[in-house]
Amino acid sequence: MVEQISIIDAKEHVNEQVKIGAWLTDKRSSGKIAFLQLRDGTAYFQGVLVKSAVSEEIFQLAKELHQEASLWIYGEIHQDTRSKFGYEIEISNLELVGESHDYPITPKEHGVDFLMDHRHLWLRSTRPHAILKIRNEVIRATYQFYNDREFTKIDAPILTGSAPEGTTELFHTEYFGRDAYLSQSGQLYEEAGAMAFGKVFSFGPTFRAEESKTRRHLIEFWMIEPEMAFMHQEESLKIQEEYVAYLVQNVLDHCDYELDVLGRDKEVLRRYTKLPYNRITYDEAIKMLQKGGLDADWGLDFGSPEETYLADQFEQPVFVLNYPKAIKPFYMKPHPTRDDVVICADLLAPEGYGEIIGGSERATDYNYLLAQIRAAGLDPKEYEWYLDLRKYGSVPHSGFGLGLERAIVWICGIDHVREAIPFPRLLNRIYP
RNA sequence: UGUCCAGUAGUUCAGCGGUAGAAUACCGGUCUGUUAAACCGUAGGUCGUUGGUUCGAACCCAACCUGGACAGCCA
Repeated sequence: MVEQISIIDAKEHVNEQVKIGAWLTDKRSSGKIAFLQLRDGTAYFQGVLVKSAVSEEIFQLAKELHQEASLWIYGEIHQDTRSKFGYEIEISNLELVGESHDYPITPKEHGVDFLMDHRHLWLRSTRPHAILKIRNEVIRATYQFYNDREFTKIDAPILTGSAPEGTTELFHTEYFGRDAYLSQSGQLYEEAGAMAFGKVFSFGPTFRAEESKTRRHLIEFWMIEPEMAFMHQEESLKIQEEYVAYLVQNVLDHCDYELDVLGRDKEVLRRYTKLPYNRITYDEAIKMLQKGGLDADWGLDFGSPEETYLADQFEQPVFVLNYPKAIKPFYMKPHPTRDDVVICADLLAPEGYGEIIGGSERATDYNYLLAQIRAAGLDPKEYEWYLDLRKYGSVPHSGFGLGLERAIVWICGIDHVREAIPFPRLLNRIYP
């Protein structure tokens, strides 16, 4: 019995007979030699089939294989500089496991719509594979970061009875005869969790029924929302920048090959691992924009061009602090000396990627919060449980939310969030 | 939702008023180190839909459908 190995481990089996389960990504053959390009999900390399070294039937079988046929490959691993991977397998035998005819995705170029229609197959190609490997690394590093810091993962519900941010653009559904909505944010639940566990985070899907079709929007996306009790905004900002730098560092450490596939400049990424990140206030940001000739009036929220301009002024991500109260949600802590701003921060990523984190210190005073809920036109009865958190041992606490796909496109240097999730839900796409 | 752009072979595109084209994939053949392999050959199409203008429409006009980029909104 020969040992079954993964392609990624080939270098540990040089000159050994092995067995590999693989798919055929491409094939080049001549009369007496054939090169089978193979992938098994862990890596890509080639198998070499020499006619004189195998039976007539095996060589004939190889000639008849098509793109994405699945195979059992038997042979000997060789180190070979003529192979891009550095190693290849000299095939002595192969078994066809599953045939494949007219595989739609060819080595040539394709349009976005065509590829998205075939997303279930496109995942096999090198670029999506690299991006989703980096996504996996970001997820892995996220769990490690928070677990290393004694955070407890508290899962927020996906079905909710009220609108957390009190807006429209919620997905409506029915819950045994009552109205229900798909979660837009787990934050309020995380605040409850923080009062029970100290430091918590959620990591789950989020749904926004926004009719937006830009490179920065998904209908269904994943969000990481930490929430920390007995913590003011300044300490929260430190955790945010440490977390983001940690993500970048771990992708650099563990996804070197994937970054190469994507052509990502690693020197640029290394800049993002240096702390601290820049901090400017909203007031300063407005002045910078005006100085830059952009049309920015105090009190308005930033659009995409404004975010890009601000981020371009720095080599690293930049925090924009303390936005006007009027354009931020009801739960943010009011500024101690100013009535017009709240204690919050957005983290803007460089290179035009815009906001990847939004966070704030939370309001702690029962009466203030109740007034804010009423002022926002929300029903205080729906928020009774949330108000309870201020009734029974209210403490300073802060939290933030990071959009997973936005962080991924930025780290990968790719231009659309639809490629940062396995099966994107877009304005006009819910298939496959 | 608005503005702009685009829908022609399985795919990526050219053609822009006068018999529907290329590359690639598929199919058949040649080739012992290929890297998007090369070479020869075959086959492949209601030109997004509907209506209009015209002797004649893939091409001009209108509406609609589908997709993309940007914007708003946001993570």
